[in-house]
Amino acid sequence: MRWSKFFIPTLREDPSEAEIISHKLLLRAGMIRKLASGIYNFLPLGFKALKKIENIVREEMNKAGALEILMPFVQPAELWKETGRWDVYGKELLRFKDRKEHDFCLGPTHEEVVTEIVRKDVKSYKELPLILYQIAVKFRDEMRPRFGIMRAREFIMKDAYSFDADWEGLDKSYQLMYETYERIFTNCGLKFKAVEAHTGTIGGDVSHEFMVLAETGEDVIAFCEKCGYASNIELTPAILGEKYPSEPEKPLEKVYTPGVRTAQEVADFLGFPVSKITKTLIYIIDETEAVALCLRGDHELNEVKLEKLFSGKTFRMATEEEVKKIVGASPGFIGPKDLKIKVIADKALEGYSNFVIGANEDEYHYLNANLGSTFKPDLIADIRKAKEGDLCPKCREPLSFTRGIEVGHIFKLGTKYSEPMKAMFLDKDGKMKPFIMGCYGIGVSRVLAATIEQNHDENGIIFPWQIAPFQIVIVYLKETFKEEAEKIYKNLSQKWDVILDDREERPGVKFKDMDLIGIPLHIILGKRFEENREVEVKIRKTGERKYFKPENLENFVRNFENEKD
RNA sequence: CGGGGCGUGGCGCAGCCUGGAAGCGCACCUGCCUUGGGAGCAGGGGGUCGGAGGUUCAAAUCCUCUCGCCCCGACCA
Repeated sequence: MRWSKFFIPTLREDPSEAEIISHKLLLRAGMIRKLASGIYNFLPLGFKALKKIENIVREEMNKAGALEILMPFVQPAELWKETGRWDVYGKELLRFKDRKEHDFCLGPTHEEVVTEIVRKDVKSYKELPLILYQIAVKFRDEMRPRFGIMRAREFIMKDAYSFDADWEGLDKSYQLMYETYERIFTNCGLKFKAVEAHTGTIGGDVSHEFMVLAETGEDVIAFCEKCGYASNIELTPAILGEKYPSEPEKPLEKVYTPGVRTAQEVADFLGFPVSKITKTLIYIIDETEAVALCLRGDHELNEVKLEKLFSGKTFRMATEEEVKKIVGASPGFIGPKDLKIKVIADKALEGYSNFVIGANEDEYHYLNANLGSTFKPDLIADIRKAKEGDLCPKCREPLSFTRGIEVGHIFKLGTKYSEPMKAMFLDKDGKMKPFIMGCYGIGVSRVLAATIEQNHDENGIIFPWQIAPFQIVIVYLKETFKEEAEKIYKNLSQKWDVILDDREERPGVKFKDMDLIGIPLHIILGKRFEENREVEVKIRKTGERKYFKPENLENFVRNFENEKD
């Protein structure tokens, strides 16, 4: 490709709409443009990168024996009503009516449709296992789209669905997909981690997320360097690493604490470490029952754990007015002593002595509260987020933490969709059975954003070789070098994605642009070429410069490609 | 949905408080010049100031409504 014939509208300045680095760079590199909130155009360069990712995904899925299909973007409401998701999916599902007033939606995911395909035409265990997948546009009407294509409303996703005759089959399909995902993200040149995850609205009980490691990731991952355990912090069991010293219980003492509300404020006011303070949160369950949740001041509540605890019931934090009505004191002065509602204490309070609690009276706290003698919780449970210092649930070594961007998520669904949709096959034993399903997603457009989030510097994007829209750029600094540049271009283009910068621009502009759009190898015909016919090769990632005779270039690139990791 | 902010040429912004001829930088076009890190000079084109209504002799500026976008929160592959 010749740069002059391509379309790369680069921007010199950061667009004001962008906050995170990948969003800024995607815009500045002329890869995407916004059409509406959470809805983007992919320009040629962005589209090319997207296709590279798609092709890696496609290749590995095909190798795993999955079959590519294409399902409709628009889906009839009837299918969603069969599984009940028409009512539970919420506003993320964009619904509309056609001219005949029939209900439809834009597909945010395709479990219903794919199950419909299979129930119509797969009749026998002999046709199983079957894995179908597509790479297609999805629409989720996010309440707050953000970060460009990282969390867009319309996005590209690879979604795959497995159908097995039994649970052992599902385990195999799941494992196959797990390994396929590892290969896909490795082939994309990404640093990532697979972690145990929360299943959310898709359902099922086992799931793993694939996280691209990046400082700016929205998710926190807890992992163990010793045994390899890794999970999304939403799920990580919190196992306290510190041992509480056994100290004699001191007498309960009421203290005046005017105007101090947060655990930190109370700690500062009383001169205790914040871990000695406990906070009590009031939650409303199913809009009928109130419970008090009691945690150490330096610990954070984990609502995903509450979901499990309250098994499917809805819950929310009580409003300030509700708290006053239920407890008789304002938030900030609530404690577990003498409450008429159920009290759930976090596990970390076990064995802890002489801590501070709210007095359930404005402007007062108690010192030296103790589990048992001061109050008896109705339940002690793990309801907090794991944090630095906690131990690995598998091997009890200290956990490490890092941030990640979720780019893939795999689930064991079981019969969650096949049962309500009556998707059955005839098994060996002559009985009709529902398919045992799994589903496997990759956010293809998000992978592009995550890649940039993980691979950039102050000058722009640094694309991994495998998904770089162009792998090599050739630039000549004098018109007289053009002929040789063309020759090199023709030669290297046969094997790699090469762009020849033939624009009538000053060198500075060209250098800035090629750094910005992240091409891994820069081939420069300049001073050295004038002097002794050597071309300069700059490696974008390291800034390293090497010099070759043109005839040795191909060899160098081949070696570079093989060593790139 | 709650809170905050912003809509002025393609991009980034000033002007608004205190009403009085729509500006700046970059980009774009022409010419000269320059050519290893987003050059310089000269000339030029391009804007219903998000939209509607109102106040006023006069509105980008003040008032009301409305639309869009961004950030924080709740939520989520």
